[in-house]
Amino acid sequence: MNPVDPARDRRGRAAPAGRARGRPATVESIVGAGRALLRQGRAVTLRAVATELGCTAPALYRYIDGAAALGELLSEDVFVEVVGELTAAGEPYGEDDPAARLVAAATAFRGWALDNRAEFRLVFGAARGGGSGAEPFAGPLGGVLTRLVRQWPPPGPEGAEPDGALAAWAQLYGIVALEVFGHVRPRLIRSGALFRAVMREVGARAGAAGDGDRLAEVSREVLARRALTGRAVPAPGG
Amino acid sequence: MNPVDPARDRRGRAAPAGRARGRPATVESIVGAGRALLRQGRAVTLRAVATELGCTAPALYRYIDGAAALGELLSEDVFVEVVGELTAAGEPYGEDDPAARLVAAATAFRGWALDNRAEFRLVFGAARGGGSGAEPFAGPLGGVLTRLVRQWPPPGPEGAEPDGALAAWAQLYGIVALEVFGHVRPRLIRSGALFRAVMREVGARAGAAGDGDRLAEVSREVLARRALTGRAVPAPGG
DNA sequence: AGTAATCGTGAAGGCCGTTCACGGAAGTTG
DNA sequence: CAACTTCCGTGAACGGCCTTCACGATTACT
Repeated sequence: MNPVDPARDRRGRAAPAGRARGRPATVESIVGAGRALLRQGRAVTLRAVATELGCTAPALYRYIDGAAALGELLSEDVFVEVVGELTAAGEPYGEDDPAARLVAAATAFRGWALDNRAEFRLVFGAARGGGSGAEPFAGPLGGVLTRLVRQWPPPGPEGAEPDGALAAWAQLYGIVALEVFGHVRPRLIRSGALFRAVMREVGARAGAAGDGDRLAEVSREVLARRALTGRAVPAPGG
Repeated sequence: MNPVDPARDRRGRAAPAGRARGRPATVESIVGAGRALLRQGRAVTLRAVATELGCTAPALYRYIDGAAALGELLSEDVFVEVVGELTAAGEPYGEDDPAARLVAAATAFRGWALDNRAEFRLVFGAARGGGSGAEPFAGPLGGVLTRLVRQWPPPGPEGAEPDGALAAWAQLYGIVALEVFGHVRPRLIRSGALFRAVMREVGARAGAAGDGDRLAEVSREVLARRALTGRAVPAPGG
């Protein structure tokens, strides 16, 4: 609803076919430019996006419903990327090994968050409503964690209560958010001690108590794979 | 360092005594006006603060080093308030009952956060550095959680490893942040199910395993006391 | 060819933070 | 008292932000 319907005109008229074909691509290019700014740590403003695209800010209003809508689009874009990375990280480990899958996804989540702090803030930071009103846009998705759990269900022991999954992700979210937001000593982040402690508990929650060594190995593997794809994260095994 | 030293002039000269007396009060009034805006959910801008005080924005620069500095002052102000509330919440329970104290403080923390979302975001939201650059100011305190643990040490079983306290607070932070930031279904927040689940684990971590009923009672008591002081929070015991 | 729709532009308004020269008020000093 | 110094708030101004608007040029359809 927030992005302009690509098949229809502002006033509800059907858009001519020849023109409509080019439009969705432009919305994509706007989001792409926004992601590029995000990646470079630059401020994501309509002007900056427009400049990146070689036009002026008002032009974006033909495709996007303002800065808040751009925030939602970016947030959605980042979210599917995260889910993709979590899924990919868990895939090497069989469905018969839920603890390994969970640890792999959690490790990937932390690695991604530390590498893409601006994106993490956008999606997992403060959402709108009751805020100080100062934020230009803020994570709009209703219940990111709810959606995350739905799309990447960390398996419990067997048919563990569904809230168990949510609680596990909540614990993981807490530790990662603290690290990304800078609320714990940097030394603690670099050492990864806090994360490893949480990892042990989450592993235990997934029914792999006492299997710490194997899960630590899984975590290392995920980090090694991330490093291969050009990403880097301070090794927690230091 | 960030606020102008009240005893000294901008250029380092000693300020006349008669004048200096009025000045610290003015810095306080600025912070007070900022907190009022925060409380009302209005945007905390220099202009708004100045208007609240009956002057113009440039006037504030005589006392405050800009918007970022105001953010730091506000953050600090809120932080000591939180520590005070946590301490007060834990006080009724004796030092021989660490689990009760921890649960009481945690319940108070959640209640405060849900009642003062803007303040929570300011202090416990994204800190500066590597951000999208859009935020006018963001929690500046180095390691809020580190400081919180230092000032409000949740006691472990006996001499549990110090990281245990940090981990417990991290778990609590995660669940509260998820709720305040709107990343879980509102129904789940209202029911308090997630928080209660976390509370059980935190209680167990503090060495009171299997004592769930008593700790739930402690939680209820804290909420009742909060309600008496004019605050309200959706009762988790619904 | 003529008409209609699309789309980018510059100008403008309103908000923000910030800097600056100015002038009035208050204090200190002779 | 008078003269001087210091403080301190102001309005103007600059740049940046989001957003709206009328306009003109380009494009597509008939």
